[in-house]
Amino acid sequence: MGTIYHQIYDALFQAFGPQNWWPAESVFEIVVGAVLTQNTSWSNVTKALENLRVRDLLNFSALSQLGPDEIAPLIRPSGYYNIKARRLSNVLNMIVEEYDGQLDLFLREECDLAREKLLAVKGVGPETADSILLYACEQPVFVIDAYTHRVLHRHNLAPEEADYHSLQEQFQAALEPDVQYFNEYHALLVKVASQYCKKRNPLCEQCPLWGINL
DNA sequence: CACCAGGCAAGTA
DNA sequence: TACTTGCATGGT
Repeated sequence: MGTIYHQIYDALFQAFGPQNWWPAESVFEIVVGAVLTQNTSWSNVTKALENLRVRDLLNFSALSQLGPDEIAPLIRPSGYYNIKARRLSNVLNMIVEEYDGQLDLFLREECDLAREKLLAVKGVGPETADSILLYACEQPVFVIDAYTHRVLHRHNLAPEEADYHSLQEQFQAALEPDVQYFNEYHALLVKVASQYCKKRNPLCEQCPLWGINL
């Protein structure tokens, strides 16, 4: 199918190649990273993840033993550390309560139900939930973020005021559900936008998407 | 120095 | 319902 969404993917993949997301050594690390990266650059998140890793806390059994007050100082470099410690705790508690503390059970949960459980956690919104569903649970869910919205708007494929669900439906209606494809697509959008579609210093004419639908 | 980053929830009117 | 504000560190 040669929709403009495939065309964008092809242009990005040709320009940047595989992005190898999610950058993590374990599924648990993906879940933690998904919360820590909320409105935060990934370079800051890696520092926080490293703090946990060197203390052997980057696994469910260890981290779920800690309370927010103990987690907070460890994740300081990721910013918003008090609220993120609480949010992380909320996610771990949900898995304790709903899945007997077994991450594997949650990972195998039916997609729509898993999404509901995630969204019911205070501190987990649609992007965090969908990032976990795609990159940890390996469900074919298209992740929308601020970058994605900016790129679509830049190419006249979405209005400024479009909401999360409408943008997600746009992709999912145009593309076959495919975990690896959605994985790469989201990563490529982050790559191109963070490099060429910044708020302050956009480099539109050097962007590999330059000219598409303009 | 100001501005931004792979959001989300709570407060206000 | 529709806006606005708080959360916070680290890089440019």
